Parts: sequence; C-alpha cells; structure tokens
Amino acid sequence: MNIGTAGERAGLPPKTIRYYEDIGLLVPERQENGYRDYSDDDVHRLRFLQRSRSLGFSVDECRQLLSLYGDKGRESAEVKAIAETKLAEVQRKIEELQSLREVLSHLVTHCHGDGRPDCPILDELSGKAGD
Amino acid sequence: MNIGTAGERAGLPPKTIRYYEDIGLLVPERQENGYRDYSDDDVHRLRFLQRSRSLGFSVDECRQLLSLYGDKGRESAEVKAIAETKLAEVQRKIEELQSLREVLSHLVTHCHGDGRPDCPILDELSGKAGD
DNA sequence: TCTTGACCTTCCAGTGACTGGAAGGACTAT
DNA sequence: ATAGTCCTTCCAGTCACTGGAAGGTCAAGA
Repeated sequence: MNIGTAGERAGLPPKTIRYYEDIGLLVPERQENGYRDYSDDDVHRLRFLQRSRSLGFSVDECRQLLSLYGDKGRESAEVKAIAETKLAEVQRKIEELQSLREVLSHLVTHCHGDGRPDCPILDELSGKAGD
Repeated sequence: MNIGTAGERAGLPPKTIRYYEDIGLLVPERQENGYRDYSDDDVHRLRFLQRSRSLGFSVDECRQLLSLYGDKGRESAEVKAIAETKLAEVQRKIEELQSLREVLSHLVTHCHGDGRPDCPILDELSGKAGD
C-alpha cells in the first residue's frame, strides 16, 4: 500500500509518516519502483502512533509504547507507569492554564477597552499594579 | 548595567535576552568595551516581556504589546483584543487537556499494572477496544 | 501514443523560542 | 601574574513536524 493510502487510513499526512521513518519509528518495506510499501499491520502501528501522539505522548514515549506493544512478554506495569506519568503532567498543565486563565480574565474584565490610552492590562504587565 | 545583572532583575537568562536582541525585541546600548548596556527602563521592558511570555503570549504578541506599551497614543481596545484572543485560546487548551485527562485516567484505572502481559492501555491505543 | 495530473521520491530549509557549547576577550580579586 | 567569572560572537541542536523544489512513476483519457 502506498504512503498516501496508509496515511488516509491512519489519519496522518505522508510527510509525517516519512518523518517517522527518518527517526526510525516505523520503517516500511519498499516496492520495486522504490515506493514505500505499507502493510495492514504497518497501518495499525501508524494509527497507534496517531492516537498516542494525540493523547500527548512524546515521540520518544510513543517509541517505548510501540516497542511494548510489539513485545509479547512485556509487563503491563511498564505501560501503566508511562500513562500515569503522562496523566500527572496533563493535570499539572491544566492547573497552570487555569491560573493563567484567572489572570487573563481579570485583566480583560478590568480593561474598559475604549479609546482611552490608559490600560490596566499594560499596567499589570509592566508591574505597576503592585506585582 | 551588564546583561547578567539585567537578567537577574528581569528574571530572564542572558541567553534569552541576547535572543530577544537578535529578533529585534529589545536592542540595548553598548558600553565602550562592547558589552551590552541595559538601562533601568530596559530592565522594565525585559520584565514586561518575561511576564507576558509566562502568561502565554507568543513572542510576536509580546512585540505588539510592547509597542502598544511604548505608544502613548494607543487605544486600550487593541490591548484588550489581544488579551481576549489569548484568553479564548487558553480556555480551548484547558478543555482539550481535560478530555485528554479523561481518556488517560480511564486507561490508567483499567490497567491492572502487574506482570500480566495483557494491557488495556495498549489495546485501546491499538484500536482494539471498539474505537 | 501522447499528455495531463496525481502521486511518489529525495533533499534542504524553516518553524518557535530558546539552549548548549566552543573560542576568545574583559574584568576583578588575590 | 593568575585564576575565575563575566562578557562577546557564532554555530548547532532541540521537538515534531511542515513547506517547497526538482524530478521519477503511474493511471486515465483524447
């Protein structure tokens, strides 16, 4: 199967799939004409990668997950540990963004937003407003 | 004032400050020996940049904010618009991460995480579990 | 058969916002 | 004089792609 078709089935652009090959994530067979040849199994792995990436796993984490996926003798504890770490990271990011949201929404509601040049947002950013 | 001192006062590493100069965000005077010379006003701007960046504004947005900050005749509406756009982005990111958290925490709680090789996380990632 | 257009190939460069490191000059303290 | 810390520039690397150029391959239609 050509890269375009594989990409469609896996939900990934060909560019990305070639990149994954470059970094050794998934190296397909080649057809006689030099085109990459993806098997159904490859497409499965690509979809696996697509899902993992969209869940926020780094490419390196995906590499681990993929090798665990292919390893019949693996222990699910390893996989769980990776997922738990990621979950904690996501939680931390959510909290950071929430406090960021508080500050921004405070700024926005206190700015009259008309033609007057004085602006509480810039005042706050510049540190005028009592840090 | 040397770059190290300016960096300490503004909460930014010298490398970053030099980078900001490279991209034309803040170009300081030079001392006779060739060292960069930061005024108190420069430090103020650097702190402004540090705050804005940590609030999630892109460098380009910071550039806009900084020029509005220096523009006595600006309208606060412009500033408010930038902040509102950013607020909406932050909100969207929070929502994305929350749904990501749901999936991950579902995965984690359903994985027994022991020596057994079968693992619901990998099953889910591979698409076995009914997509 | 020719041609068009879509697909494929490789390679190189750019993104954003830094960060690391090398090589060398300047300054301070002892 | 010397050691150590700061400063300079320049180049390269990060992460995960993405864009584009130049050229090869293939399938369909006139």
